[in-house]
Amino acid sequence: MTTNPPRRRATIHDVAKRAGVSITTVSHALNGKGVIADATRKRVVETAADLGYSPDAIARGLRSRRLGILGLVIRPLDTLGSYQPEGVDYFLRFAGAAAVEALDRGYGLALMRDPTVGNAPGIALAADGFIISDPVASDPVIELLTRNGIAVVAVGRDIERPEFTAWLGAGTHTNTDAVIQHFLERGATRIAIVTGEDNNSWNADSELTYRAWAAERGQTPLVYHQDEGLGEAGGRALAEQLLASGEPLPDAIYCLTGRHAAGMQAGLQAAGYLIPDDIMIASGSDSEQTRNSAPPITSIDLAPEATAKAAVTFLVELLDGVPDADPDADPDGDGAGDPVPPEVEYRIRDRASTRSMR
Amino acid sequence: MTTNPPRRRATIHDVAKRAGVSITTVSHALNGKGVIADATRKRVVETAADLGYSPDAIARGLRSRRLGILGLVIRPLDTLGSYQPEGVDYFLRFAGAAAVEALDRGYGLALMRDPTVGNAPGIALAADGFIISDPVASDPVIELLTRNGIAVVAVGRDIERPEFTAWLGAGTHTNTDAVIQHFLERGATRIAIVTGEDNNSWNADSELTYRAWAAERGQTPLVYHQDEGLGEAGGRALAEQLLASGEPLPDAIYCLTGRHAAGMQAGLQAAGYLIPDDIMIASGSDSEQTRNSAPPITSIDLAPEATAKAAVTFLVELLDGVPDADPDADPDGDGAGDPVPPEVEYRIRDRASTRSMR
DNA sequence: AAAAATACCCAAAACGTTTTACATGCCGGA
DNA sequence: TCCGGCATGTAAAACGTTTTGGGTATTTTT
Repeated sequence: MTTNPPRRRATIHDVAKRAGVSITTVSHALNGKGVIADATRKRVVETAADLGYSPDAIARGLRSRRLGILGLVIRPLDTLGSYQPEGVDYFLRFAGAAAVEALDRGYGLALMRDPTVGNAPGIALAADGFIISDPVASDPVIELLTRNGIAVVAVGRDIERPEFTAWLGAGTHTNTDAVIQHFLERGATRIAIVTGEDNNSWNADSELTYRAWAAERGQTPLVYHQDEGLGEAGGRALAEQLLASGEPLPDAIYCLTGRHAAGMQAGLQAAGYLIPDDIMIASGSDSEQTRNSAPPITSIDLAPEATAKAAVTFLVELLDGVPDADPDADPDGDGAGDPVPPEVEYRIRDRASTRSMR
Repeated sequence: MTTNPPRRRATIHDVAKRAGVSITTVSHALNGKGVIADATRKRVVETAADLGYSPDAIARGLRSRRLGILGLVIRPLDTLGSYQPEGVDYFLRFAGAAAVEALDRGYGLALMRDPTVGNAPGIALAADGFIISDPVASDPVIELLTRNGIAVVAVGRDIERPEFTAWLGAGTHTNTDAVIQHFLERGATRIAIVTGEDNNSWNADSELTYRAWAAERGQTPLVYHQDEGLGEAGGRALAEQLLASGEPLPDAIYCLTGRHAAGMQAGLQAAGYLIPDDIMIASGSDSEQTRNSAPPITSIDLAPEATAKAAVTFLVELLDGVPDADPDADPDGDGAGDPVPPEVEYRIRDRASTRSMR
């Protein structure tokens, strides 16, 4: 075989026997719980070290009902059905950063697929809490988890579950306004938006904000949708559709996904249009495609690292309680301060696909 | 509070009571184990469904000694100490793909930091098996895990632990030869190599292969090292160092990391050299930097997705046994076929940083 | 010197499963 | 009528912890 001789792990019993005490004493000594003579504690600790003992996380989890694992479900990947490298930039960075932050807080982070489909790997319900990125409307995952009493924090709201408030925003409203403002400052008069088709708050709220602006301004809203999974090809297809429609073209297009934006830009350029002179392009999500298109595409930096960090922080506070909560202020008397979703700063990356302000 | 009323999960006892049978019968009925009257089984299954019962993964894990979680430790990130997006392309893609593959095989995948430092989040030793990417020499993580009887699969070998054979290669030897060959075919006469400083097999074996070639060819080896963490700046610094040395410049440089390659190229260009005309550049790891430099840099596509998939497959076979193993061929009589590391195909991405063959 | 307090330690229960080994009732065969 | 066998079901142990509720010396107080 390839593996080394699998030696049995030392248990608390082994330590107890070797140190000549009861397992209770070992547990207490190691966890600093009971009241124990210093000499005994020292002896136990040393024996434990000798034996290389570390408490079994599973057994401990069974007693304490916490495993030390955070689950992460990225909904768009469920619908996309693939972790193709192109375009999922954001999610991979999000997952990596979430893992690191979880680790720093003493949790492991397990990436999981939609636990409601197929035979959920039971382990799903064993995680201490979940982060769910971009839930869809009335998300069944949130349903399943809350029904089982598992803490959930969402990134992006569940647009049909207003009572679920444990979410932190991706700044969708602000970001959309910022992009529109950006276009307007640069002389745009006819702004269009391209959202994806997933039924999540990023798509919905972006469109909502856009429509609100259009209504206020009295402009006919120009809203297009495209399957996220189609990527750049989808953006290009949309460009052709736009050109073929005979309608007057927009002079600024806001594509939520970076791949749509890159495809749209390429499609328009192929038809002889100049970016940004004829038409400006911006993306709602910075990605390799927006950074490396020609010209590079102005994008919202969704700050996946900061968002992940905030989400983990929020969830851990939900689980462990807010560390420095004011003990006097505890309105619901549940002994735990109510954590409030951290805010994340987003920035617009000003690139050549929108006119310079000079 | 933000969470829903945390309802207690139904246990096997609840099901047993409701169905009027013992918990043994419930367990058997649900797992298809014992011999039970069809009517009883049906009744049990139905009540279980009614109650929304699903066995607790932790309790089950305690009995069966398997949790359904695979651990992933990416060593270079431990030493790098950061999940910064730049340059870790490969690892994020690796982690994402590994997670998906694990999920497909009924496991969750938990990303973890070096479990030997600090107070390892006990959960580390609770994972069923581990994938460890790019172990360092005599890697303490492999040591810790095997000592505790936990299955480990490495990507890249432990260069000072020949008895550890459960690793799959990143094709380092072949890849290095391929790049050298690529350079030679394009007229290079003076080839240099730049490795990183981590003490892993990627660095070591690349250098070894290169030196072997140089020795055979009778060329003085031109070997440089640079801290991986320095990224593009490190590559640029090395370029300046090369220029300042007064030695005749190489006409082809193989940088293992994409960031070093990009920095090296930029540094040489800044000094007025033309790529590829004066000097050719290639990278041992395709990344955003190599794809998007000007000119784009010829690179080995390390196929992180395929490698991750192979690693997970290998590990799962180690844990569960090879599904379709020939029962007659079982030399060690341990009832489990010995899985053999899957092979992964790597390709060289031929780009403008090396001369065209026209 | 007896009672009360203190310091230290431990047995056993509990967490929710799976599995082993045995109990019960019924049938057919002798 | 008795017995072996079969079909069905169950009690209890085990997994490795943490925690509860004492228990036993030893010391202090009266």
